[in-house]
Amino acid sequence: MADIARKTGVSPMTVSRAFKSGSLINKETRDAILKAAEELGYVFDSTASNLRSKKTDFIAVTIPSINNANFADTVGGLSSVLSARGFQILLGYTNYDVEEEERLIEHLLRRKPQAIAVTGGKHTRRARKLLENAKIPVIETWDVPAEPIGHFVGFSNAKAVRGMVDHFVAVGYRRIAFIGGDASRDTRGTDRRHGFIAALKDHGLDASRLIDAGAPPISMREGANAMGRLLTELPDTEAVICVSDLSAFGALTECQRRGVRVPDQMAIGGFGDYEIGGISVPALTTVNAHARQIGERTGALILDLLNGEQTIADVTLQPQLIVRESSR
Amino acid sequence: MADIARKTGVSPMTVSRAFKSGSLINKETRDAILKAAEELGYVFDSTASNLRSKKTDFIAVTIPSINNANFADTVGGLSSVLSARGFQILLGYTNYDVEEEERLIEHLLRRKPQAIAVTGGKHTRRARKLLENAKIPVIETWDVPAEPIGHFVGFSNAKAVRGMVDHFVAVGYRRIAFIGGDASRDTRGTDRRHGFIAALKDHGLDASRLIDAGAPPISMREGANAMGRLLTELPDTEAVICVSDLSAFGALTECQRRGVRVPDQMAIGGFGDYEIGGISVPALTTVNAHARQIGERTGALILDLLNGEQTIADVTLQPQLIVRESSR
DNA sequence: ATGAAAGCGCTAACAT
DNA sequence: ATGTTAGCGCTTTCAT
Repeated sequence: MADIARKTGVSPMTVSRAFKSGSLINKETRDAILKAAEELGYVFDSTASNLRSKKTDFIAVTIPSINNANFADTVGGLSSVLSARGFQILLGYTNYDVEEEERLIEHLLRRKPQAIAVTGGKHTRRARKLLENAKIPVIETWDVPAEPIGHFVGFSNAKAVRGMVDHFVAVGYRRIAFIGGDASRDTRGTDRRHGFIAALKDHGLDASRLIDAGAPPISMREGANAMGRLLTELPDTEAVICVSDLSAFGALTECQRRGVRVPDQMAIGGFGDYEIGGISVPALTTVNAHARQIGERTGALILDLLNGEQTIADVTLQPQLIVRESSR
Repeated sequence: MADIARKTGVSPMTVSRAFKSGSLINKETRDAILKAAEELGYVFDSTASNLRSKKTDFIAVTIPSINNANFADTVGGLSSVLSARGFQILLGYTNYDVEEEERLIEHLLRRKPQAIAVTGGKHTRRARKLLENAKIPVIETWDVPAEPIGHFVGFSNAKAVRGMVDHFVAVGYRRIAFIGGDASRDTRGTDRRHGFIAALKDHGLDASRLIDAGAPPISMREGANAMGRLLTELPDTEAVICVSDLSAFGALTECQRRGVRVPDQMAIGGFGDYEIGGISVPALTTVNAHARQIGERTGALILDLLNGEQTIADVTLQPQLIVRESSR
C-alpha cells in the first residue's frame, strides 16, 4: 500500500480506504489508486487486515467427508448464502472420526473464524470445550443434539427412519432388515439404526435383521455385499432399509445380479435422496433430509447471529419420505 | 501469549518457542507453558504468526464443483499429502466459469497461500496474469495446457476419448454418438468431444451424432434426457460415448426404461471411473483418469517446489480404458 | 536455553 | 475527504 500511496501521491490510509467498499473517498482518487494497484501487480494482504481489524471473513465448517453428495449440498447451500456476503468457507474433513474432528476444530479456530458449523452433535470433551470457549457462533448440523453447544440446524435421524418403517409396515411388510449404521463412528448412521430398531419394536416386529456394512462412509459396493449376505443368511426378508441411497443402490444391483425382483421379492428403502435414487430403475424409496436447506439455514442463522439479530432460533427440519418404485 | 508468559514467568518469546515444534526449549518449561495455555483457554493466532513470518500454511485449490466425485478424489489426494505436512487446503468452487475462477483466484491470493492448484488450463487473461505474478508455485491440473503458467499434472482429455473410440471401432461399432461436452464452459468436456470427432474422422466414420446435454455439470437426469433424444432422433445408433459416467448411467437407465438392451442394441461408454460405473448392471465401460493420483502428484510436486527441490517435472498421466459389460 | 527490540502490512481512532 | 499515529499478536534477529 505504501508503494501505491507514493505513486498516487496520497497517504496509505487513503489507499486502504480505496479497497474497502462503503468508505468515504473521492471517486477519482479511488480510481487512480485502483489503477496504480493493478499496474504494480499489488495484491491485498488479508492477513494483515485481519490482524489489525481483529476480524476475518472466515467461516469454519467441518464435514465428515468431502466425497458425499449430501454434505456437498450442505456446503453448497452454506457457501451460496455466505459467499454472497463476502465470507470465505474454511472447510475441513473429519473422516467420520471425533478425534480427527478435535484436531481439525483446534486448527480451524486458530484462524479466528467468525463462526463455525460442525456436522453432528457428538464431539470429544476437549472439542466441546474449544467450541464453548471460542466466543463465536457455533452451529451443529444434521442432528438434534441432546445438549447443543450453541445453535443447531438439523433433524432427528431416528425419527426419519421411523417414518419409513411406519410406511413399510402400513403397506404390509413385516420381515424388515436394516443395512449399515453399526459402526459407532458414524453417529447419524447409528441413530438411524436405533430409530429402525425402536420403530420395529413399537410395531411388535422382530428387529434383529441387522446387517453390518463396515465403517463409514458405506459405499455402493458395501451395500451390494451386505445385500448378498442378507439374501444368503435371511432369505425370507421382505424389505430392507439402507443407511443411505448409495448403499441402497448397491443393494439393488445385487438383487439384479441375483435375479431377485425389486420390489416384488425384496423392497428397498434408502436415505438422503441422492440423485441416483430418483433415476435408477426401479427408482428408490428414500428420505429427503433437506441437505442443501441445512446449509442455507445455517448460513442465514450465522448471518443473523453476526449481525446481533437473534431472530432465528434453532432449526429442526422435517425429513420427507419419498415413496418410489423400490417399495410398495 | 503475554498472559501465558506472565503466568509462567518467562518471556513471550519463550512461549512462542513452546508452540513451535523443533525449537530449542527446555522440556519442563514447554510443559508448563502448554499447561498454562490450556488453563487459560488460549488459542494460537495464526493470523499474527502468518503476518510476521511472511508465510502461511495455506495451499489454495480451485475446482469446478464441490459435488463431483472425481474432483473430490483429487482434493482428497492433495489433502492427504499436504495435511500430513501441516498445510491447510483453501478450497474454492468456480462453478465451471472462468470469470468466477478469476474472482476466486484473486481472493485466494489475498490470503497469501504458499502454492495454488487450479483445475484446467483455460483462464481469463487477468486470472493468468494474477497467477504469473503471484511468485508461488502454480499447478494446473486435469489438463495438458498448451502454454502452462507454471507446472501441470494432467492428461489429454481428447486422447483419452480417442482411446475409447479406437476400442469401439475395433470391436465393430460404426454408428457412434457422443453425449455432452458442447457447453464451452466445461473445457475438459469440450476437449473430450473434440477428441471424439477427430478420432471418428480418422477412422473415416460419421462424426455428426452429437447430443447436447446442457451446461455442466451434466447430471444423470440430463444424460437420460439426452439418450431419449438420441433414441428418437438417431435410432440406428449402435454405441454412445458420454462425457462422464454420471450421464452414462443416466443414459443406461433411459435404455432400461425403454426396453433397449445394453450393450446388444446400444453400447455405452462413460468417463471418469466413478463408483457407479463399476457396480451398475450392466457395469459401464469407462476411462479411469486417475483423479486421486492427480491430487497426490500435485501435492508431492508442491512439496518439492516449496523445498526448492525441482525433482519432479510436469506430470502427464495416461488415462486407462476400462472395458466392462456396457460395451463389447 | 532464554530474552529484548523491532516490525510484518494493514486499519482503528482521532484529527483536520 | 484525507492524513497521522499507534498497534493488532506474533516471530525475526541479535544478544546473552
